[in-house]
Amino acid sequence: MKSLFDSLPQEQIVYEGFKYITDEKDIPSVIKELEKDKYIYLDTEVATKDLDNIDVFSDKIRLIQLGNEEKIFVIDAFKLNQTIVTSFLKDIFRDRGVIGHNLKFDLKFLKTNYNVSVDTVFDTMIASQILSKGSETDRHSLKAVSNRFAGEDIDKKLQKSDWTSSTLTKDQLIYAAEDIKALRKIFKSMLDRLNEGYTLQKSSKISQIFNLHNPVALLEMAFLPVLVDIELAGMSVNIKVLNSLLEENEKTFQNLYFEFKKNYQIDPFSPQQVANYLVNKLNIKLPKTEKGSYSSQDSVLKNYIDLEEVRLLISIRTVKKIIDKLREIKGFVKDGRVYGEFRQIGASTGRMASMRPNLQNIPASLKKVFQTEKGYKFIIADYSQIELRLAAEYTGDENMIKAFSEGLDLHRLTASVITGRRYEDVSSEDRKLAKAINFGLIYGMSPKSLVEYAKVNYDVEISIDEAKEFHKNFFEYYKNFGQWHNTVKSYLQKHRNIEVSTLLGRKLLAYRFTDAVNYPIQGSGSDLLKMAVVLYYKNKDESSKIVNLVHDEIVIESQEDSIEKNVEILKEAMEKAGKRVLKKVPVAFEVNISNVWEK
DNA sequence: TGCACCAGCGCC
DNA sequence: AAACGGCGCTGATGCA
Repeated sequence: MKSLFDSLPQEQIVYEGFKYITDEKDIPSVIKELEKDKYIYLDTEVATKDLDNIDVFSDKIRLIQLGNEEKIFVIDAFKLNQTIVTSFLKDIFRDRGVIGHNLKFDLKFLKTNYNVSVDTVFDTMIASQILSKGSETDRHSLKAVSNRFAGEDIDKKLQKSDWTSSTLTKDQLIYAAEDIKALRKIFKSMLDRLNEGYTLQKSSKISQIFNLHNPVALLEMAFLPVLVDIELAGMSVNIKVLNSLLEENEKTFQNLYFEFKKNYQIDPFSPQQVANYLVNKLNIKLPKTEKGSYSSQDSVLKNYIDLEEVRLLISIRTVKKIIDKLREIKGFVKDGRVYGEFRQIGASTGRMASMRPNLQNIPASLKKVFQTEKGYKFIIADYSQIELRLAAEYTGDENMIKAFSEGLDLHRLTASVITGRRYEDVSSEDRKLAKAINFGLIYGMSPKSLVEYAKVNYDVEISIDEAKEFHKNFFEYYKNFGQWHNTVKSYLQKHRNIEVSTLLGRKLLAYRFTDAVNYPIQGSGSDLLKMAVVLYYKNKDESSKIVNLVHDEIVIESQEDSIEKNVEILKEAMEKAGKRVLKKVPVAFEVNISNVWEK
């Protein structure tokens, strides 16, 4: 049966609740309506044939849904003059906030399609993640968030419908408008919950426009547009270096693999086969994993390095890892750059996650693949010993704070504390061990694990009794750490979880002791880095782009002739962020300039 | 054939 | 009682 809708030309349709805009002459009335408020609800639909392979540089926005508390406009970009849409968007977003769900997606397309930037946002997905306190079970899709915060179910069946066809269906247009309605309800319910316990903060543009006062939310919302630019900037790759490394390693792999297969009839990449071979053929005792299977990881195999097959095995794996990583990078190169993606809150602690390709786990040996083009240089900055500084601040441990304040080498100090030697007499071996201890013990590592950890990661062999002794000495000297651990332990004996908080106030729920002592430190680190990046972004000019972030490291690509200026802006930002997060401990960082991503 | 899960390993 | 945590990518494995 033909409905009234289907018999009318779409241009004439005005629905209850929204207006479908297909004619430039309607734009002024849209502007007039939207100008009434400080913020606009936004969503977009992108015309793509393959949503799994959506391309921000070539795919086009089909619909732009805009709304305030009263009206909703569904703007059909395919039916309007692009120049007019561009100036319309620039106009309407100037001095106005935008509310949306997963806005990184929409903002990237607005930037590539119309060169429009938005700097004041409230993202309901990010807000949901903050309010979930790191829950791993909470989902953060618009549908899930709408259910949780507005108590309303929304139908996403048309999300993957055909947004390329010249005539969209009535259902598609309704679907597009419904998202805006959902956003209105979600936003209101979130705002109250985010502001709980917070009074008016410094009056930033974001806090004024959205009436938002939660410092973590303010930070994340300020960070979002920065992340948009980071993803669109990409990272410059020297494809020649990449290819020659790949070729070289593939050759090595062929030889090693041939050699191995010739002599041993097992798959070197099957942990099971490798373990069975070692256990049954060579009578080697292997430790077991949690699930009960034998472990064949390199750190275990290294004990049998005198065996030819073990030596070969380790080499094969090492080379294969390098090849995998090179292929991963190469698979994403477009015109000499990789445009990696990030999850803004990728870990429950607030850390980001990087993917396609993962730019946060590039082996040190492959960083040289990333090189700037002529006329540009990388500014590579990283905070020094940041987690230890954050831990000192967090626990308020006087000995550790004093050490940092006096500019002592903390690893050396710990070495002297645990071995009983004088600070001046600490050997480099002692210091290496102390490094393992500092990183392990503050996060609740047991003496038993410390033995293994020191061996695997720092190449230091200690006995279990020594580990126990060091453990004892450590917690006797850094008293607050012991107290902190004990408090958390006894709390968790009475309750099934504990709410912990980062130095900026990011709330996280921990169910295990080790999580409870890890999360606030790791989370504070992510607060700090994001804050430094936001401050840099605020003061930088067009001559530099932030191109990568790796938890405590910032990589910037700068025009050569403004390097010095940008280094200064960056240093100020890192210092300022450091002072905001760390009140009792000084912050320290290194800054290097290079045409290669190396330290 | 595809999916879920795990082990292993790179980075912080 | 004992416990360091976080991530993504690859390939083997087992099951449908």
